[in-house]
Amino acid sequence: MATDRRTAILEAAARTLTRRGVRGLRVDELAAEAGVSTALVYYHFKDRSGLLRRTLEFLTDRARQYTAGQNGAAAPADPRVLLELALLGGLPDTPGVPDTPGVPDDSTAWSELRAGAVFEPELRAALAEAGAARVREVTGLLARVRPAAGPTELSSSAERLTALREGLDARRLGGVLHPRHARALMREAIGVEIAHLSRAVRPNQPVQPTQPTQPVDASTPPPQFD
Amino acid sequence: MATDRRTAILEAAARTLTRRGVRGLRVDELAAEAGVSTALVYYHFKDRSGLLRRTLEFLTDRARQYTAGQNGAAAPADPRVLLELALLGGLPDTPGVPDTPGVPDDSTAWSELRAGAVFEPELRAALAEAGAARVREVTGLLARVRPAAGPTELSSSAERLTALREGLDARRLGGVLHPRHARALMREAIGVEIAHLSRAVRPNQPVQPTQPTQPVDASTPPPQFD
DNA sequence: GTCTATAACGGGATAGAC
DNA sequence: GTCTATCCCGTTATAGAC
Repeated sequence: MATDRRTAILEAAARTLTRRGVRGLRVDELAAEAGVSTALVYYHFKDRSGLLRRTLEFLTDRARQYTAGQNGAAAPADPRVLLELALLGGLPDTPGVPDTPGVPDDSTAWSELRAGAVFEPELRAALAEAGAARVREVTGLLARVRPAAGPTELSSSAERLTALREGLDARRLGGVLHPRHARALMREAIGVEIAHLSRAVRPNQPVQPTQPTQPVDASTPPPQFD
Repeated sequence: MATDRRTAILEAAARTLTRRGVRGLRVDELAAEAGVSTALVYYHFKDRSGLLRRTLEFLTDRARQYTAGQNGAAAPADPRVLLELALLGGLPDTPGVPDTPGVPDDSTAWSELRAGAVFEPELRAALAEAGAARVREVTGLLARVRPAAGPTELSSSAERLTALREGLDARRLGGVLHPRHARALMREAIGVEIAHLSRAVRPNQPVQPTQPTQPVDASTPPPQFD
């Protein structure tokens, strides 16, 4: 599978990241998993955080690869189906086990990297790019489902859907939310956002204003939500 | 402020957690911050993960306290405003600085604890309870805004909104999303969900089906989204 | 490029006095 | 209950041979 050792290390890093998280990632454990010495890891990646950064890029490439393969062969499918596949894909019933054989489940690794980026600024750039790519992908699919919607509304919806997906992932991986329920909530959210985009171009139904009218930064003390 | 040392340690732990994260939390650093010795920390909290668990409970109490104070004095406000305060509160323009003086910003700490729970199962129970409490709070407020909506729809909307808030927090804290934009997206999401709840009880507007019709577990290979 | 061996150190945890 | 002092283990990272 891995042509050279460098790639083998990155694959092992991705697996170990899923299994132990950023915090639990031990260089010697991943080296053993890759079948190499720890020294070789440092030779190729300078230090631990360099390895982490490269692993993130490796996962980005892998994600792109599967997404591309998806849009290729069985191409002209219903955009709504593609959208659901894009947002529900990798939401397995049992964490660690991919919902489709052959496609690795990297959601744990991504979740960890996102959390790790809060205190490791050198991860941010790569993470931001990966996040932006996903938003672009979802925006594009939404545009195919609702061509009449404006670009701002489309990208806002895409941002909400991807952020929701990430929030659901965190809850699910933390054992707080059942995977099936996460899936159901995500699927509903897609419907809700699509309905919203429909209304956005047909203003003849004055249901509820999307933008709230009253300011929020009132002088009343806000609750400590988080 | 802190009547006894134990509380002082917990307050220091919360602050240090915000500043360094779960991974970066050093027992001696927090002890110094609390003005006590490391030994005393171990005396009161057995070990590091015990301290983490108690800190989570401490933060839960603190959140409840502020939420309660909110619903108290200036009570009978517009439920929509209360809802926005509940979901937008603690979304400051600059992380670490509370959007309201006197109310500590614990969003970083919560985000860290959620991520930490993935690989520290002993945190899960307390975390799940805190999450459920927030969902209940939001469900209650939504019910006041849309009394005609069914309980299932209300709690699903609440779950989506809280999970979205958490996802936005993660992105914002990772430096990937501008705080103002996070706020705007969250505010819009509230409008979108309320509109959805309105439609749920007025089926005379056949806009778009909330529940998608086609199954997702097709045999086509899904993309590797995450 | 890859290994073995080891240096160097950070930080969790405890012993024992007060 | 609280402190000082210290142990000691796990982990990162490097030196140097092949």
